Amino acid sequence: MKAIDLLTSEALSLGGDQRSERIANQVLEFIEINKLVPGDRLPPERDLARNLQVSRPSMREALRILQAQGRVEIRHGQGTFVAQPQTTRQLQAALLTTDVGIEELFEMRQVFEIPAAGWAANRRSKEQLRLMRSTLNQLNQLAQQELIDFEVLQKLDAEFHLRIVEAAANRFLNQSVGVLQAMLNTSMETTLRQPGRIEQSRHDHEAIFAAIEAGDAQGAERAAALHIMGAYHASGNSQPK
Amino acid sequence: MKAIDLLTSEALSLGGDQRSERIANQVLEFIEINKLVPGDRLPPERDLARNLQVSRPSMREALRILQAQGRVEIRHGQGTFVAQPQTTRQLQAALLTTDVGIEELFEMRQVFEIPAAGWAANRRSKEQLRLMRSTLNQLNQLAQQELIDFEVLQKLDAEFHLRIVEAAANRFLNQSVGVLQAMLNTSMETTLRQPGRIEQSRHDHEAIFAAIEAGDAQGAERAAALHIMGAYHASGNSQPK
DNA sequence: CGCCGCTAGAGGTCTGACCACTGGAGGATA
DNA sequence: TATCCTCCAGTGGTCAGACCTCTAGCGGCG
Repeated sequence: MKAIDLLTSEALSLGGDQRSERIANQVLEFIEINKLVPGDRLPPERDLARNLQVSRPSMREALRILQAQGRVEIRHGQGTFVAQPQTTRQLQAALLTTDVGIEELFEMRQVFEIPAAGWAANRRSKEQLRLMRSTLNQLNQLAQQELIDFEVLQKLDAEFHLRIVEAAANRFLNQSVGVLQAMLNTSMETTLRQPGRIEQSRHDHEAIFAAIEAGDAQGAERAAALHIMGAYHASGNSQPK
Repeated sequence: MKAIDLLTSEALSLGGDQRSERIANQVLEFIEINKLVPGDRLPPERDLARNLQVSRPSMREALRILQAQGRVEIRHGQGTFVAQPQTTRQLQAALLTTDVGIEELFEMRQVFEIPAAGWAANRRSKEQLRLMRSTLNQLNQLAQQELIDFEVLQKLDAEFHLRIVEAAANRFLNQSVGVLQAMLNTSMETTLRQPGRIEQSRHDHEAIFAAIEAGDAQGAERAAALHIMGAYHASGNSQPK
């Protein structure tokens, strides 16, 4: 969990030391406060700049940042508009500029998590087993509810896998998986929304846990491999390369 | 003057429809052409603007875009610098607070490089094979000399393994191995000083290359596994956990 | 020898002006 | 009356030049 916290705090980085970033955040606040929805037009640059008591060039730099982040859309001669939230298209574009594709990320899950499951089977402590069991129980409980909070579900799912990696007792692995999960977490949620995927996932998790609990390294690796391949298929892709 | 510039820029209309985006791409080209690597400093804003024949505000908007994309880092009073790729930055930030043991690093070499060898066997291009062969030849030549420059030797050794990872065509893997090698490079040199280790390493490398060249994924993985285990022993440790 | 202030050079910001694009208002025309 | 065209107000796009602020390194001074 630590790795992810590091990432988010760095990614969000609110009170930037740079004027233009601060302005960008203030513009986002403006959008929040005035309840602007995607498609709405923002006030003209000149007005925004005057209201926030900055010059127009500074405001323009801030808007460029927001544009680069996909938060606003700037149309010459028309105005600045609140952009659509991350649609699938933009998500893929983001992954492109983040310079890694979805198949590559799943390949890396295989690379990381299969050995991690094996090591965890050999090295896990009683306390770590208890934590895994606890996360699994929460996961099961959540899955039985009528209205499922997919955000929480995905967070717990990630937590379970991180607990396995922690039990593998390799800090480089631990940190790497943290970064990987942060990059994957957007696609994970959509994956879990697939009908039947939650039940399948639950079954996979139990199998992995059972093998780790029994100290069966080979079994844990096999179960982890099956789980990742299933998730990859469910995310709308065919066989990994 | 101005009219001509307008015409040409409109006629060519290379990058995006927005000036600042076009400038941003030109700055990226500049980085490419001058072979600037992460950490290098870009020319001052004023010079960049003059060279690309745009005003400083426009250049600054372009730099803000690149900053928002994480391609450059701007430091007040110092200059603008080429940034580390996102993945590398995140990994390094995550690892900075952790100190990782040598066994853990070798475990990670197994995790990374065994699958990498397998994928490389399936995906390698002719050009990539040629580069690997070239690196191997340099390595062999160096090994025959009387007085061996171990620093160069280690650099070439690392280069060979990086070429394999490149051929595996997974950018996350690529970044991860880059970070891993940076952490390993101190221990690598001492390893290669072990009597007979150079010859053994040479033999291993040839085996790995032969398998990749033949497209034999299983053979490549087996050879890579043997090589890493041998290096681990030579570095003064017993069996990996 | 070490501390401290000065300075060059880098990014940060501002002002005010003008250019370029878009869409619609309003007149000219069929 | 209906349609087309022209013009224009409003918006983003760009520019030039000036001045501020921060950082690092070079000296001078104690």
